[in-house]
Amino acid sequence: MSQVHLDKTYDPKAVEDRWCQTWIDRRYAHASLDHPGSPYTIVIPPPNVTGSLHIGHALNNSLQDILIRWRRMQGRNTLWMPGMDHAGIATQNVVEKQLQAEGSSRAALGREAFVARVWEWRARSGGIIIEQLKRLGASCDWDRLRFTLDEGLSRAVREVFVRLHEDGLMYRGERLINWCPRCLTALSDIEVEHEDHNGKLYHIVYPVVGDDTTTLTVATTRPETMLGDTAVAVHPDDPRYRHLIGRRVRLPLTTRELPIVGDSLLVNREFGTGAVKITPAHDFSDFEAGERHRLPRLSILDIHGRLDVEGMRAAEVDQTVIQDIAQLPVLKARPKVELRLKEAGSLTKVEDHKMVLGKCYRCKTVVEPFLSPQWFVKIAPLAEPAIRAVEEGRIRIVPEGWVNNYLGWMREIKDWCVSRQIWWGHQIPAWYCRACHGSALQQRADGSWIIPPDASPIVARTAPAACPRCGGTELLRDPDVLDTWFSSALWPFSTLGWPDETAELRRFYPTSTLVTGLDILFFWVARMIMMGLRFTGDVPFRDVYIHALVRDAEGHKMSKSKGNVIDPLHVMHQYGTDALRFTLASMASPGRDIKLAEERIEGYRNFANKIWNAARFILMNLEGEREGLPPASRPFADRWMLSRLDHAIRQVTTSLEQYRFDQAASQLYHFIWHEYCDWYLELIKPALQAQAAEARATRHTLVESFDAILRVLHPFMPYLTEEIWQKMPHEGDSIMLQPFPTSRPEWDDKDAETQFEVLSKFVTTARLGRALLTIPPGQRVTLYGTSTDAEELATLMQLRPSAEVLSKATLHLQPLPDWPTERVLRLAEERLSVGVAVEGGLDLDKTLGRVAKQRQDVAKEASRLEAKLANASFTSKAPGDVVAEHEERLRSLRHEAAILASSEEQLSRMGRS
RNA sequence: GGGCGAUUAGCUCAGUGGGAGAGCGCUUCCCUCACACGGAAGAGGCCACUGGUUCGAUACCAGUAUCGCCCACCA
Repeated sequence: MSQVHLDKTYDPKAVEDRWCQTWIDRRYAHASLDHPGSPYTIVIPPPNVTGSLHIGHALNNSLQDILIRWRRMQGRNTLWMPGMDHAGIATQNVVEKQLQAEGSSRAALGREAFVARVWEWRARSGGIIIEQLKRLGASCDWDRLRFTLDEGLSRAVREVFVRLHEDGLMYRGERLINWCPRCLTALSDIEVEHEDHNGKLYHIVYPVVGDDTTTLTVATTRPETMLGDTAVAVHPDDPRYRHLIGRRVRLPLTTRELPIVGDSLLVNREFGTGAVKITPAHDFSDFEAGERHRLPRLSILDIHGRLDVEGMRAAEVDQTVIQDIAQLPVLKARPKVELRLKEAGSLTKVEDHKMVLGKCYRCKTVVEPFLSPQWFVKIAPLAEPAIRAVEEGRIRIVPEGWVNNYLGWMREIKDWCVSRQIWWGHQIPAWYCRACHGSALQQRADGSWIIPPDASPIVARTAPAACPRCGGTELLRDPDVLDTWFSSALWPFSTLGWPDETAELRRFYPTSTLVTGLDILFFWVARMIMMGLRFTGDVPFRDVYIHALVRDAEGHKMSKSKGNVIDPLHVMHQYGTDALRFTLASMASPGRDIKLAEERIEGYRNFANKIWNAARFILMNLEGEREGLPPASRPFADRWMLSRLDHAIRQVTTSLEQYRFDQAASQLYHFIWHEYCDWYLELIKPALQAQAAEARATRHTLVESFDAILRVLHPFMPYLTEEIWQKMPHEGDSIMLQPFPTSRPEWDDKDAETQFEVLSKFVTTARLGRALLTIPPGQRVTLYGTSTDAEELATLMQLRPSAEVLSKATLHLQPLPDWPTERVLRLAEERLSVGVAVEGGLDLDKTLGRVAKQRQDVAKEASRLEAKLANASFTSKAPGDVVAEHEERLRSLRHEAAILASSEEQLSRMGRS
């Protein structure tokens, strides 16, 4: 017995703690510029500083770690760049909530104190996810941990901003943007989530001015915005209305007169009444129509989404109406307006209507189209090269099904609103001269300044000392910060030291693979491609691997509010990190979401334990010398297993090259459990007992093969493999640093594989026989075997000892006529015949039933094949080898059927006697 | 409204122009000196439906149904 002791069951906890820390302490994952290998770089999708590890992170980072560990073992110069995102709105919301609980607010603190408070929060409780990633085994280069608000990255942000501005791609202007009335900031188009909503369609009658008999009825879902109307539109070709174009209507509840315009883009004649009110300040399509017809934009909402109408003149609008709705949020104002319209007789119809509502992706508040001055990135000149990079294959998207998604979105992309009216983030590097703008700059009660849309910004990398135009020294900095995704877009190069031409940038950029979920393809991936191409002149990464979303067992999105989250930390604690990682890898098949149920993880926990016990077995049997022989001179079982191992290594490598983590996982699972453990370890047990050369050779193969298995498995199950590898005979400090096994042509042994097929068929058939006769597993039995194929029979004779061990039998290999037929149940597997000696206590009826059913199945299949072969068009048109295969199979089936029939006959004879 | 994907064993999913697969679950027998988180043997499926292409379709094509996802300012 070996001196190494292993518990009967694998206990991940202690192992994981120990290795996680050791790996980090020894800096195995540190990327060195001196490393001779060709670079392989991954940048982590930086988790939010507010985040804690959820199952999506676990999947995303497990896959990245598999890739990076695999490439590291292959000898590549690997860098996995870790980091965190400052997550502007999300983080600000977290701290604001805390302040609220303390009875304070961000306004009460003021900007500087508030930002200081967020930094304090980050130092104290931000970034716990980093520790969780380490526990997951993520072999990032932790020395290089980056944060999007680090000075280096902030410098990159300013640099990009200034250069975009210099190139005319960054501009400020008043546009209709998506406004979150709760976060009090603008949002980009993709930060708005659309949800179906059951709304109503209101039909409102507008009297035509100067004609008491004519009215125009418009249909709208938002009557409360009517005070912001500046026109009414009809279709220019609509015979009902076209004669009215150019005339005016009176806006109900007011004395205001609105022009009637013809607009074929805005108006759908089939919809509603065919007439539309135009509210340019509160609807995107109305905004565009307003541009076309040069209509005034009348904003009637404040930043909180409340009606801001008090300024409207009494002469124009009924003051009782104003008092009724002023300061009300839109949803509360709507019924009030509805009532007023009804009283005025202007509301003719209200019908149910399905519509979509835009909601803030951070807080789910309904967003308002809102007119305000914002900064925008002119996107078309950036999108064009980004489209080409994917079209020309310089960036490969895997699975490629998402390419069209990407291209479609890119081709319709609109300018990117990048300014946010929050405090946590990269403040925009733009200043305004007080002297130049004079009274146009107004100060609010809270001290903040209102910068008019047409103000002239001074954009600079650092705060300018004086206004370049007038020399004025009183400069106000733009209060807005940039969209969080702006700094994320620079991540692949900003983390490597850009804008400086660093050695890191030269060595590790472009990065190799980006691993990400579909949910941030547009938010992040597309923008990285645009920015990378523009500012480094090269793609930011070669491959984009898009993995699925993890859903719960019912297929629903996991969310805290639904209570259906699977907490990866809990799973790691209960089943082990390796089990979780392996599960996630095994389910990462392309193009499909992952429905994760906890039972699945249990299965792979068992797999980990199986490997643990295989190691136990091996370690128990290592006493004595080991002798490495050339593969061809090794015992049969060794030759067969090495051939299969070589096959598995090739398979796993190919799968990983294709990002088929699922395939790689199942190939490993199948090889290790069902070939290595079930067959190989059973086959060699007798050899290990022997004190012969065979034992020495087998012990050597055992160590050699298991070492290779651990190494192939290591990227998937790092902890278990490290722990076992350390206990096995080994050279080196860590399995992490060992070479990934490569295919060994001398291991490939087709003869051994063919021989094994014969052996396994015999053993399986023998076991079936034992089961048919209900012979207990412990009981030895006498078997007879033969084959119609001479080669098969020779193999069986050669492997007789193995066959006897695996089927727990004494085996006689003799031709069928020589079998003692009265006491032997005959079974067949194609050419092979196996006879099981019948020794009393036989449940004849049961056995007969089973045999009869099997014979019927075989006969049915044979007749199906027969019919097919009788079909002339098949035999004449099908390829010759296909036909030959069918014929061969039919012969086998007939043989089998005959033998089963004779077994059946024999059994019934026994029943009669 | 547009686009994409799915539909295969009780569940979760692979897969291929020529004999239906895996894991989990289930049944039976076994605590055999690595492992009961185990071993052995099983049961279970008109591969969603309808047409077409083909000697041959679960696979390729078209349509239908159901489900899901992404995109979208028809008021």
